[in-house]
Amino acid sequence: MPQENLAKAYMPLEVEPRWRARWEDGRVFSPELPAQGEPYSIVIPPPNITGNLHIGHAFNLTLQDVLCRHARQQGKTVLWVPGEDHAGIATQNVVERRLAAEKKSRHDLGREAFVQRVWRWKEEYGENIRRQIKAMGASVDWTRERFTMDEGLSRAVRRVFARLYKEGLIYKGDYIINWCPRCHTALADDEVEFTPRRGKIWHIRYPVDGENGFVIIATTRPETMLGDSAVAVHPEDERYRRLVGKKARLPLMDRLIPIIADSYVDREFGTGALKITPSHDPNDWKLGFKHKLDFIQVIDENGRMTAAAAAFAGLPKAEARERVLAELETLGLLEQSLDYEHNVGQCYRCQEVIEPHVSTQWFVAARTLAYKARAAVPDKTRIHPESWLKTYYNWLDNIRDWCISRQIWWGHRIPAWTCEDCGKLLVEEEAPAVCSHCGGRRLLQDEDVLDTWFSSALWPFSTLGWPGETPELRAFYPTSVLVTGFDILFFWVARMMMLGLHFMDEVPFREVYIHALVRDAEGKKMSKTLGNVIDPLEMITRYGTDSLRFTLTAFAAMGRDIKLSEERIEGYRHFMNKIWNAARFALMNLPEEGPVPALGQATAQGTHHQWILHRLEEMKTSTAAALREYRFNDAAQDLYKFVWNELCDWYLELIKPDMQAGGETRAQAQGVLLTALRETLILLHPIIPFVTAEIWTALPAFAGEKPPDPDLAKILYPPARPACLHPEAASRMRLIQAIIVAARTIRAELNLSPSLPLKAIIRPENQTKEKILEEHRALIARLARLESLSLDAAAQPPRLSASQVAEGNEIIVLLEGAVDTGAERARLDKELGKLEKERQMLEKKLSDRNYVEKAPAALVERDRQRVKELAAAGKKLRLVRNKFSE
RNA sequence: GGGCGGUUAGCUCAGUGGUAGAGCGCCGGCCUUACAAGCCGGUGGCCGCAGGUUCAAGUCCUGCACCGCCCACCA
Repeated sequence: MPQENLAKAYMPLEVEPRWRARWEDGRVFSPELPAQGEPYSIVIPPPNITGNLHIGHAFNLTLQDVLCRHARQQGKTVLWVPGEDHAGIATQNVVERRLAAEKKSRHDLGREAFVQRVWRWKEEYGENIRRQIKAMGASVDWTRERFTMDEGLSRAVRRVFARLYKEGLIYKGDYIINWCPRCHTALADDEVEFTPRRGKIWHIRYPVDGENGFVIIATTRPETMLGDSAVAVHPEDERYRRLVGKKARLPLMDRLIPIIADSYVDREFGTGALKITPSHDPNDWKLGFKHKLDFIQVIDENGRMTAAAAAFAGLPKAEARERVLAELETLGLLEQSLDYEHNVGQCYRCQEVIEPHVSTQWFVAARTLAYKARAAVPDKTRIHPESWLKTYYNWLDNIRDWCISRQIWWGHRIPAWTCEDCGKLLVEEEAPAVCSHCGGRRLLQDEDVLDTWFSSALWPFSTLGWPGETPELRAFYPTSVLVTGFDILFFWVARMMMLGLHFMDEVPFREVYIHALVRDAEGKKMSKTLGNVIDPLEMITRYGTDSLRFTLTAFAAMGRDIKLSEERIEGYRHFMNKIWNAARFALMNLPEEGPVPALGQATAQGTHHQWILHRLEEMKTSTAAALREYRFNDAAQDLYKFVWNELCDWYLELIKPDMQAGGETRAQAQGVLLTALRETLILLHPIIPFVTAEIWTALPAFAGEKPPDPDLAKILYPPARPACLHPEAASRMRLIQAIIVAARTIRAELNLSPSLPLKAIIRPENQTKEKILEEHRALIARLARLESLSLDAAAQPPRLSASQVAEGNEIIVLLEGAVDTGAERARLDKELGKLEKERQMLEKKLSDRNYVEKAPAALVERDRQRVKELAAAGKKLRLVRNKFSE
């Protein structure tokens, strides 16, 4: 859709919808198999279906999209798989909250109806997520979208479960797990959040059997003492040594429990004596086995005291605590109670206090699987930035078996059946019709579902069609890179490594790029309750998708946090407009259809053309290198500077006279301009696809060229043009720029109106520079807004003139009109001060014999040269200044 | 308790041993026919503190202070 005119300002809301529609419906991003080019693949970290995408997703999507679009430019066959995660507990909780508003519970509906209800919810919110991924411009392949609970992935889950079970890597057993009494389910260790809470710690006297004395223990949870089966002290603790081997009489229960010694006990903490409750504390659980203690469960899964709690049976645990304390007080066994702040485990989904609870659960033998996952890094999978290596190793080295069963309804139901006739446990990929042991038909499926992360752990191969042997799996596994935040390095990345290696015998991704988390302007985590969320859709509406994407890309380097504020996005919107207007300028100066003379492999004549082409070559190399090394910020910021400070501020200004000149001069400028603009758009496109694609369609073709594809997303990266590398042109350009800036500075600092015509003389430093400056005399005059400019090595500055030295050349601006001589004298003094300061610094350095002898010779020579320059410049300026003092 | 970051301009942050950078802000001047979402010029830093290595340290090493994150969960 080439258009005659671009609007005066860039209007993203008018441009973006067209490209969105084209990119999501045209199957532009659906690779054909078998792959023509080198395969490149990414699987999306699937967003939860629980709500809206937040700015963190926008960031994550942007980086992946930059990589995918860039890979396509390199001619690779790119697959980016989109999808969503069913997010078991989180989603169930959301739907349950909705039901609660209708004064219903999931139990009112029953399992089947409830799950149906969640599916409906998923359909609604899944669409919401899709819309937002599309809004970001993400170049995913929608024909290959997956959901963690779709049929194919569910089959993969069952296959993995059944195989791991048969290999002995999944087992069922009693264990003390984290129990959420509200969600009524087990939680994995990393699903528990610890937050400091003010509470109390009580010192309680346990009478020593057969003596008058006591052993005093300290506890924050007195109600659990009803289930105590020992008291432990440190084996080298002199205070208690004589008590080890004796028994204590457990108050309230009148039970004799052994006093044991174990180096686990911290002598410094509390009283140095520890009550052991194997059924209600994870550490005591271990000691319980080690010392063959009794396991007495006194709190049930609803948080009530069991029959084992004798007189306290049936009480809620909080009430039991009160009663226990009251009775101890009465008995005179409560030594003291102290205020105490300690960490309390809470459910990461509902914030309920976690109860350590013994129950029968399913586990993955993670310790066995961790070995390969550890060994594969960094040789088979590289982690960027490398600083995360240690964290990754540390976690795998200390991994514990992974509790994967959850007592909720929304999720993959565990493929295990118990035969009611013979009691045998059957684990199968597909539901068995009869018991393989006794032929019985009464089979009862396990009620539990799997931890959400179990299916997520298979994502890199399950989304590609495993267990089928699909062309996708063949072409795209292992995936090229995983892009994710560090917050799920353990939840997700390490587990994908473990299961990917086990089932595919190959790592799930060649590289992992771990990016920062986006926080608000104060560095706080964005959360709905704090009300500090920045909604990506809102930003897109306000500033355009490209502005948001560019902002996020430019900030990608930051260590662990990005503090994002709306002003930054607004700031980068100006950049989009700048690009837009540069294009408008180009279109005004390019013929609508050819012939724009093609540049071909050659460079152009003229310093400014050679310079911009040289810089363009450098940008092509550096941008590709930056993206290859995941230096997103370098790519974005270098492009920003190039486009704004070089292409727009200088080059477009420099060719204005060429365009007016017409003829061959104009034609050549057109050729270079179109080349530079086209290739710059290609470099920018992975970061800001919309504005670049829109401009692309408006550009004319070169003479004799078959017009390029109108969709910039299909255009390849520009090949290097070695003939255009031209460092000498770049250095000539620096000289010209320095002279122009010097003239402008004089004008500005003397408060001379830009419209005031001025005359100037340049005293060139040497003949080489004289020649360059002479060649570009008209150009310099134009950009410095000089009425006339001459070169004269022997010129004597008249009394009323202002002067500045640039790269050794003195530019003298004649001040015939009324000029404030005081202001000029002040300006010169300031200038001289600067020169003098630098000269002194260098001379001090050069007078240091160590420096002269040990530093690289080139460096010393450079400094000496600079001192000479400074001295010459100072001399010239002083001459002028003295005239002003007369 | 273990580990990892951070501390650089008013703000947010880059910075690869060799004269300290960007964006935004601020000051002054401009509607100079691509862009006022703009142009030109300028101001602004004991690079957290103290040692050390080096001819040379914001950059490497040691210690300290403060801020933050992750892991562990000590009754």
